[in-house]
Amino acid sequence: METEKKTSLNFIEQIIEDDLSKGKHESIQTRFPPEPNGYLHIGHAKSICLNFGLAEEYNGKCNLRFDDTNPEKEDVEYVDSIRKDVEWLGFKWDGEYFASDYFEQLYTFACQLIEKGKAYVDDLTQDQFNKIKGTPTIPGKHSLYRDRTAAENLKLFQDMRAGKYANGEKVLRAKIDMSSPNMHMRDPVLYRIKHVDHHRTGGEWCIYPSYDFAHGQSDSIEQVTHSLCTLEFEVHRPLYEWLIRELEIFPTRQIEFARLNLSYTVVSKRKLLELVEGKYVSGWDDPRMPTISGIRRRGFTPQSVRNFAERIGVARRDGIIDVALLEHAVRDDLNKKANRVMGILDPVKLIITNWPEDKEETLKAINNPEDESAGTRDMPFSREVYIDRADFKEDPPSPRKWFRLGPDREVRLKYAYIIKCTGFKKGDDGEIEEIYAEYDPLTKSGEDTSGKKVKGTLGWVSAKHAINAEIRLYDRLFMTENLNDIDDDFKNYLNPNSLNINSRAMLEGSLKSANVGDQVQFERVGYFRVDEDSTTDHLVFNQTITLRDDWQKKGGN
RNA sequence: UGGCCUAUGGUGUAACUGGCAACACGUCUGAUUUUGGUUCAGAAGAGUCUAGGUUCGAGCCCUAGUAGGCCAACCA
Repeated sequence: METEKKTSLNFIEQIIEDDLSKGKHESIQTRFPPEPNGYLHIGHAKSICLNFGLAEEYNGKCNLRFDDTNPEKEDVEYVDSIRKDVEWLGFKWDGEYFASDYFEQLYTFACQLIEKGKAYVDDLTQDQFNKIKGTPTIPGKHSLYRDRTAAENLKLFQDMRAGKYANGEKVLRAKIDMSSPNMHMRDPVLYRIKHVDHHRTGGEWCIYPSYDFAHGQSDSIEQVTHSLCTLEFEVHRPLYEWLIRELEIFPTRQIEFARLNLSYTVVSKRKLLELVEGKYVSGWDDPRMPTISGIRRRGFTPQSVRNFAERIGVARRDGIIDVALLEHAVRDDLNKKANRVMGILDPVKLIITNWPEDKEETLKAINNPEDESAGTRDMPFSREVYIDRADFKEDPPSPRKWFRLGPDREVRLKYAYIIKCTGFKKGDDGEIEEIYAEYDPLTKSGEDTSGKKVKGTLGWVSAKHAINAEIRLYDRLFMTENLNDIDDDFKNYLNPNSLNINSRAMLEGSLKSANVGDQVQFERVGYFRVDEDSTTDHLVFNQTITLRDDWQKKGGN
């Protein structure tokens, strides 16, 4: 699919090809710059695919850079998970850096700005500054500390670094334009005092650069040619460029694109954190979460996420992508890769009355009709099997609409025989307890000489050989399509039925040896992945996604 | 209200920079099928936010509206 010829370029590719053809750059350098303060989600996956994908496409390089300038919120736990997630997606970064690697260099940059008279130490408290800052429509006023001399500023800044001041007592500001309609140009903070240990630099620093003074400069230091970020940073671009100009450093170009929004879910670190902390989900990797760790555990494949990212494209307009697109991407990938097995979610016993008590037969089953190299396996067949309760109806609709079993109806047990229902037993509660049928010896799969044709084919497992397992069925986490449109608490829209635990499922015995991470298709049901909660005698499967079901869609059932 | 950005079928992205709007998902038909899956064949669905303008000709250019988004953390 990498070899697929592209017919059109997205706006970023157009910029890149233009830069390359005009000789502005010989090759490109991008970067993925997460802040290690949370787990990555599907929105980050879009950015990862973009940055790494572009680098691959144009034979450039892509760094992984942790934007760790706020020690209060950041932690190594997140650094590790981020590395793991990027690797899982299948990307290799060229350089691994931390903004904190550049603290000394950044400090020097700040001093240069001070010497040029382009930055000053401000003693105003946050409140005081907020009062004179103005609003987008009202110009701000100058701080009374704005005109300190370079020498004075330099001394003060050194003292800030030396720890002579308390948190919030002073900041370093760029001296730009307090009347700019762009609030980010009204003398933005470059450095603030935080007497906090940093997860990498420890107690070395008590002043930390702000995003605006760290991100762009880090890009520049790494000679990033195209710095891709989301739309909300658009208003930062004038400042980004102002700093490059004043510092006379490598001119990285910032390009903004629309962040990913997905229907029926939230894609915001803050909200996801809320779900985790409020125990609405079991953790960052709850299979219902749109985090990379969540969808990984759920059973989405790296390839499916990358295909998805490719499909949705990249542009500058805000929108919301239908999860159906993501779901299609997984089905498409798993259809090719996942072995088929029999799994009966809601088992009911079917007794083949004309099959001898002790007789067992071994049948050949195809592992994956989409991939011949997946081979075949043996399936034991015996007198008693489980079929799904939904595959039998006491009083079924016309055979044109109902292909499955019912009194006197015939169906094929896949890979086995055609059977005819001869009766059933009902419990006091009205539940079907057993179904009786007779098999036709002439209809054995592969050597059918009966000439019979049946429309329905059922999955089954030999009762004697089947194993029980826990199946976790998932539905969308939220009931509302667009969570950005609501004005009350997003948690009010949580789907109370997003998790459904099934502990009665019976699976074919071959699954006994399944390992955590294995992915299979339960025929006619969906794709499932062995969860890490599994133990040797208790398998747990996560439903990744159901199979498409036209029949149910048309009102079947 | 000030600035910036965006506006194409239900959703997302295209349209070689002005030449009769394409692709994917979704939806609907039908065929095949020992998964009501897959695959295959086909259909419906927008005339490109509105109003002007430039032009032989505009989704692409200009102007003005309208709608939506973003910006007033010592967060990123």
